[in-house]
Amino acid sequence: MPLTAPAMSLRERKKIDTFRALASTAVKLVNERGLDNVTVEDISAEVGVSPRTFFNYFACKEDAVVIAYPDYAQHGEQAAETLLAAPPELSALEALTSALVSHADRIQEDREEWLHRIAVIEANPSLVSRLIAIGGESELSMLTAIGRRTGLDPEEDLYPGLLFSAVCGVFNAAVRHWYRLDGKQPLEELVRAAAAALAAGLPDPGKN
Amino acid sequence: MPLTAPAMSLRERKKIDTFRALASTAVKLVNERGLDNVTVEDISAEVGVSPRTFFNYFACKEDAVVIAYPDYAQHGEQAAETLLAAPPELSALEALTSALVSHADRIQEDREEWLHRIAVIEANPSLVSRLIAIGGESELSMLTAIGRRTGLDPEEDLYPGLLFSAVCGVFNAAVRHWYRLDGKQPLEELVRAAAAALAAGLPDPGKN
DNA sequence: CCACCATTTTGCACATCCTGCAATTTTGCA
DNA sequence: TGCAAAATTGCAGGATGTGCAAAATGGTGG
Repeated sequence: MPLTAPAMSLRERKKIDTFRALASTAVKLVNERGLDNVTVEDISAEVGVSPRTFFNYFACKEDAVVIAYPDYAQHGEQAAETLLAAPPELSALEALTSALVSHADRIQEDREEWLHRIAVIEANPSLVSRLIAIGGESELSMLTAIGRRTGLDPEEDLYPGLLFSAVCGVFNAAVRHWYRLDGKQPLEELVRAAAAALAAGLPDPGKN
Repeated sequence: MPLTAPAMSLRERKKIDTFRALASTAVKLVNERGLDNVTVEDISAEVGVSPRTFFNYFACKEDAVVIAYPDYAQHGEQAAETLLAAPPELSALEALTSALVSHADRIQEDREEWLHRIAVIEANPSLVSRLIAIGGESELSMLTAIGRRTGLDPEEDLYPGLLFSAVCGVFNAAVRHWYRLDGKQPLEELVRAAAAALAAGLPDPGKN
């Protein structure tokens, strides 16, 4: 368990364990039977907690499949910090790209689990929505950060939202392609390639 | 009712009317009370149909807010056709942009309703997910069309998915910005501007 | 080891969501 | 009018999700 820091009370460790157990069990069961044939009761029973406890950790069944770690809520702010910490000579797109790359690294670290998770998501499209919703929660901090770097007000100017949406889309495409390649090509490479194509204005590859 | 063609049986017209009534009532009520304080029963009662009938039209409450027209399912294929029909000298990005613009026109036609709908969606972020999911249903036909234009297999090559995701994100950003401007600037202009920025590689505006 | 407080888990009640099925009503057409 | 297709409806029932209060458990100090 690379996530459980040593200086942690038993209580907190148990909480994290329960979270991870619920999340991975959800992925496992949904992978075996399909989303509709798995109930919250099934997942809870497999982990050994009451269904009520499940809802103390996740707002809905889908979240258990989609949310990998208990600290997911902070990911947005972490990415925003990464963005602001990038060398000032980089353009906003370049800085954002570097933030994406470190995000990719974290996914790569839990390669197996993520490949599994993406498989389940691809097989159950309704989960995509949930995933987007989660990502959307980090939107505010990201837009603020982009606004700071570019000196533009995200409320007033089209550019920050434009950049963010485009980059999210590109990252998403890279991850899905990574999955289609069974994770054999490093996600970082794919993300870099995708970002490079974006920076080049998505030129028609046939016109080369 | 601009959508009800004259050569249509009473049956079909009533179906469309019911659909539109449910959709617009859903938007209205959710706008007034918030998503959580509106039940399917409320919406059905206001329209004058049974709750069971509601579910004959929509898979879930959210869909009634998000899906504007009964033929939404065909939009993906229509867009794909538009894409293939675009002049062959255009790049894939340019062709896709022109498809987006005609999509923008359709939204512009029902300006009021859409502004209302977007307001509700912005106020209830969980709806965004649903919206994305709907858009995702058109993904396959779009990817196929992009693959045809570029001569690339969407399964094998990163580019088609990349282009599609980026363009969707950009369109999304343009629509939201349109909403923030109260629809005062033509959506078409915003979409064109956004697509132009994308084609230019999203250069940092500060570096001008 | 015990006692005490904070946190977590749990059971229970309850509203809502959503589906399948069979009965009923409505529409289209001859 | 009368028949066939299609739409609406009620009902039964499983599943989701929330609030609340009781019970179990971890942390801490005596």
